[in-house]
Amino acid sequence: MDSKPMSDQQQQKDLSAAEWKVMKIVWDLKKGMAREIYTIAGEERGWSPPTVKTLLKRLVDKGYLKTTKVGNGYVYRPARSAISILRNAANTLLENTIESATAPLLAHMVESSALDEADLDGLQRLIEEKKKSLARHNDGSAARSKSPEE
Amino acid sequence: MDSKPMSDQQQQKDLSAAEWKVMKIVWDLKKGMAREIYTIAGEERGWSPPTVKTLLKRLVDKGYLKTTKVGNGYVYRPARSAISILRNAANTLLENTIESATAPLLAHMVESSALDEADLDGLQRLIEEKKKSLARHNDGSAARSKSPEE
DNA sequence: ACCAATCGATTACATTTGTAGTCAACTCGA
DNA sequence: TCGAGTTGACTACAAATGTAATCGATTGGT
Repeated sequence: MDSKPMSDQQQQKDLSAAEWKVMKIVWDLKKGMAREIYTIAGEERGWSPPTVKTLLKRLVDKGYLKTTKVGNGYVYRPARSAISILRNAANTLLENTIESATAPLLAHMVESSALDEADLDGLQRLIEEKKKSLARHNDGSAARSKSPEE
Repeated sequence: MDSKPMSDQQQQKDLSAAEWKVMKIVWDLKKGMAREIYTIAGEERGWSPPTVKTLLKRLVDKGYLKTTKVGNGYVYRPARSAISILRNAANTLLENTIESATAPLLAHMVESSALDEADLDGLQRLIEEKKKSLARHNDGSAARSKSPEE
């Protein structure tokens, strides 16, 4: 009925806490039928099948899951990549972060994440890049703030 | 009777989106009277004073703000540090992150944050630490990369 | 001492979220 | 073919959330 020109571009309704859990299951599975999903959700969180079905429905409505008819039901699969959704959530978190807490926050996250050597190398390279870019923008003038290493 | 055994340990009710915005204002201000807070909130988000007052009330109830009576009203101030609350939010985010997205997520956050050289140095040191610890736990097998500190 | 301004408390109310029951339709195995 | 089981749609309903009005108490200024 309501053909809202509301573009499903990317910033639609946010996920609720419960919806995140279901999304995570689907992201992990890549795709799955209702049964698999609510079985896992039931084990992990004690949700009844009807509860999970409701959440699946809402996720489809919100555009986070897309479906393909198969037999009597659907195969559910993510409409958008986990990383793209996570980036949004991360941006929100950063928006809510006061300046002085940004670095400690990132430190905490790096610390408490399970990262392998390749991941860590990647981050190092990224940080090295940032430093270079900082230094570049920072040329000529007073580039001293707190490292009296001279 | 006495104090609740499960009180403000750390994991009380979560902040809602609107509540975060108010908290951020208070964290930035350090402390403030209702007027200051709802003036800023009004400018930033178009909220009416009554709306902000409701949010302040809820934040006090949830234990995120504490008050001190002053004149006709209160001075509001954070009951807990921004970083501690942010850490919780970050943990939730990480819990909702599928393994394979963790590194890209952190990369995105580092990339899009405004960090100064000292911050970047700190992160570098932290990552260096993690790598060392990884290598240590990683003995026996194919643990060769570059610094065999043994 | 009095009043206008302001504060916090209380109340309001629509929407979203968490959690689940019911049921008609469909499908698959025997 | 037929019936048991499964599926999604629809319904339900309390709690949380977003957003705000009303109002009695208090206060600071004059």
